[in-house]
Amino acid sequence: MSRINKSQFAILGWLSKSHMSGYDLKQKLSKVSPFHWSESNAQIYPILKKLEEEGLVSSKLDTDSGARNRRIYLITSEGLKHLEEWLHEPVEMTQYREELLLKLSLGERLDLDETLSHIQEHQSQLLFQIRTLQQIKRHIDDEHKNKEDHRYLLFAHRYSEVVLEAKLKWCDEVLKALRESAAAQSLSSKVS
Amino acid sequence: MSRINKSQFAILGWLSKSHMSGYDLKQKLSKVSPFHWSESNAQIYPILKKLEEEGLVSSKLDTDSGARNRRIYLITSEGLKHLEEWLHEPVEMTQYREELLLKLSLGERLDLDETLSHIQEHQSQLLFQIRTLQQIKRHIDDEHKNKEDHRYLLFAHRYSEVVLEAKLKWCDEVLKALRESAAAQSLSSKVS
DNA sequence: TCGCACATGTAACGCGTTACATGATTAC
DNA sequence: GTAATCATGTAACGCGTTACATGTGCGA
Repeated sequence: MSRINKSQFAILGWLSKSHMSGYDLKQKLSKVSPFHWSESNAQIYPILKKLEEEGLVSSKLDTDSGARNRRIYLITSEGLKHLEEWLHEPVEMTQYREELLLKLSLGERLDLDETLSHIQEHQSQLLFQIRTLQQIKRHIDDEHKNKEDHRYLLFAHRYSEVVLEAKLKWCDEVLKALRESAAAQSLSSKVS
Repeated sequence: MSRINKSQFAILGWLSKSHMSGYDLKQKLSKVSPFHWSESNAQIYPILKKLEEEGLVSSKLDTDSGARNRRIYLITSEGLKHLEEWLHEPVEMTQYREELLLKLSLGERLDLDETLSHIQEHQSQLLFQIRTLQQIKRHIDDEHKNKEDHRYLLFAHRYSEVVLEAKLKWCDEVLKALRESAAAQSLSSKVS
């Protein structure tokens, strides 16, 4: 199971909620789950093609919205079945690779200032993400209110929120500890 | 920068602390950072080979410890320079792919029971990780006390801890909400 | 007419995993 | 003797990113 492509399920999943184009899928993912699931064009278009070959989705050229070359995808009953089989499977735990922690673990090879600025930069990024999270919340409420998936999208959103808050708490903790030791060091160097 | 291999820095990083074998590197990573950075044999051995070709590490067969075919790697001054250049670079933010959230966002296509059990299973995994984290703490204290990197390894450890705690908090929150709605549903079905 | 958003793709590449393969040493 | 741990690797494969490529429609 671990070697099967999960991007396809992100795609089938959204198509199970509503028919849309490759472009729409990209937009949707970046508006709803940029921090826990996004896809590039180089993934989306070939996967849609493959899914259609396998009969899991079908497509038609969009005639309504101008003469743009827009292809709308629909999930088939086969596709729905495929999606649901995967939904029943146990969830695999994510393997993380945290570059920040890799660098931090080598803190003894960096000036305290540089370590501090790595963490500060990380903190700013997290604060930016918190703000983005508010936009995501707004999007979910605007576009999914009264839909069956509303509460589930909010649960996923909440996940990112609690994790981000925890990481920010950690930044505060570590920055405080490092600054205190910096202060102690500069104090002792003045005395000596 | 984003296309350069970061596994090499995990390897160079540990070699900057102490000379060791490929096997040792694997052990070290799995004992110290299984949740934020680990490598497979299929990564470690070819990378060590490449690093040696580039003159960033050197190696010698270990003659001391029995007749085992054990190759010990040392970082060179070139390697140290390479490592430090990377340490100065800004930290890149991790892109996550959380399968749990992908499935949860499709909660409308699952029975409540199944959604609950996915989250419960996740919760058990997290609790298991919390216990592993205690072993990691012990390892860090045992093996790195009085070393320069002790505090930095503890910072990294603390990161995993606060994040895990946050995720567990989220599990509680979501399980509670889902169970309440399940109870309300079964109540109303009894009434009707 | 200029720039932006819309819209769809492909080529190249390397990273990382899975599975496989081999053999020595130690402890029971 | 046999199982576990120590120890080092390779082959195959596909996933995901980066960069590139192309063209349309619309509003300022």
